[in-house]
Amino acid sequence: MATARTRRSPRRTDALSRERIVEAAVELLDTAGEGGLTFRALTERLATGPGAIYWHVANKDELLDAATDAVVAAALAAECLEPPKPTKRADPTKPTKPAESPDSPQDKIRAIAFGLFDAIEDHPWLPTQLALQLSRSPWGSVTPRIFESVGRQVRALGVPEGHWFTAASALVHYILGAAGQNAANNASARTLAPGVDRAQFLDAASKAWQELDPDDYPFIHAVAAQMREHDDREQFLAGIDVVLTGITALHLPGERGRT
Amino acid sequence: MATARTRRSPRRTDALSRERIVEAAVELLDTAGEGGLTFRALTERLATGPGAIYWHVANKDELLDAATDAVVAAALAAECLEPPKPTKRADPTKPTKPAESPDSPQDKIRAIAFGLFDAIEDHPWLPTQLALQLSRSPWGSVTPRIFESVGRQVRALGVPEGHWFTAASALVHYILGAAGQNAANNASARTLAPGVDRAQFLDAASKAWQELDPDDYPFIHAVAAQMREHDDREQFLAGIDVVLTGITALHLPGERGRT
DNA sequence: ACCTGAACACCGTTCAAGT
DNA sequence: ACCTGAACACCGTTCAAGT
Repeated sequence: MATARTRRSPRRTDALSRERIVEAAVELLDTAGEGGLTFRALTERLATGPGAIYWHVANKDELLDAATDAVVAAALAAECLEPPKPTKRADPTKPTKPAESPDSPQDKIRAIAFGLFDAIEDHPWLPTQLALQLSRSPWGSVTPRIFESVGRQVRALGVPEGHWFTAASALVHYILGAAGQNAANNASARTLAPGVDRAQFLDAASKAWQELDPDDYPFIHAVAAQMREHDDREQFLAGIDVVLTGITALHLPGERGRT
Repeated sequence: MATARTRRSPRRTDALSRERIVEAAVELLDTAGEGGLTFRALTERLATGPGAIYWHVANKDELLDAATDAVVAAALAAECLEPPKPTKRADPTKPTKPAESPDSPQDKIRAIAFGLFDAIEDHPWLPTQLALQLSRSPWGSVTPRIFESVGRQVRALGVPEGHWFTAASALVHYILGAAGQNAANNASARTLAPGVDRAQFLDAASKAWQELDPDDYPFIHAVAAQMREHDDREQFLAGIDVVLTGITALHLPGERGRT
């Protein structure tokens, strides 16, 4: 239409670049959701035509891959510097295993996991795009990145080489699966009722579970209450500990595998 | 164009129905891939107009959800009847823990997992659609189904009620994550070179890993050989055992928790 | 109640043309 | 080398009209 639109960006002075395009794509995904990333929206935001974008990027899939990769790389880089954030409400009734040094491989794995967890919280489109990229090129840029970060700690844990692949896979798969589920919850809570907070959403979801036929879904029925009360990060951490314990029990020679 | 196309289906005699539409959608996804499911392709296959489909189905998302749900439900139903298939090549060097009854909860969990594993192998689009459905409605039809199947066995395992949610979540997340990764591999092997078999694909992928900079990716570099030799199902099973062991060690009161 | 099919708005992508 | 923007093919969805 011919409406004189307030020009969002003043005429572009700096040159276009792949980096700037990817950056704009991430912003669009964050603010407008997965459906909001459009070449038309992108051209408007960058004040160009579609052809300019295609000069720097082969197609939309490549752009999405680049956006995913950028966000994951940033998350993994950040978590290497910061110490792992403690769970919001410290629970003194559950003492963690005491015999771990502050920067044990276990702690670093938790840090990596929470790094991804947080990134997914900031960018709810991440899990879906990860799945899509996986189906396009399974050993593309992102998988190796995550695998490498986790794998190093598996190694540091003392797992013998023959079990590296198994142990790292188990961890990566759990982390991505759990973080994805969580992102879905958050996104859904936002979408269904923008004003509503997480607690109310979990309440509603729990109620929905309780309304399932108890004959067909006895377990879900029984566990609905737990799912209402659960704290995301606590739950996420508990799952990581399950996998870590399994790895330790199955793959570590003695009680303490560090050389 | 006006080419007189050989009409695939003779004039439809039976009435349209939601079931028939979902069935056709699954077939299209299987044969033509995720991009192949189109309302136009669907109308041609069903010999109708788009309006007819919209009478039975609200929109494409709902159709995809229904297709996903149908396939998952079938997989979970099938695995409840059949005994778990043994790994193709039995490995007598690795004795499984002997003290498990033939239909132990552990075995049933493995059966469920392999049921989903096989379903994903037949329908490579499943993981992506599961992720998409998750992001649309996290507690939609599919998640409760899988959660229920796995959860019952967690219960049978003797896990105390307070840990049900954690234990079931860990299993479900691992299963979906690992099966998804695998589906991606298969799909990619098919796409990149239709005539090539899995071994050759893994070979190529492994080589790609070995070509990554060893300074940036020391772990990946070291583990590339393992990934070439790995057997999917064996690997998948090993991961499940890691999670099961972790659950047993962390959440089971004694050594054997069954009452 | 169930189906038809033309029409609409929108999308990814291309390409001849400019600088 | 880098960018412009009109044009193309295709898609999900709608809706007045039929039976």
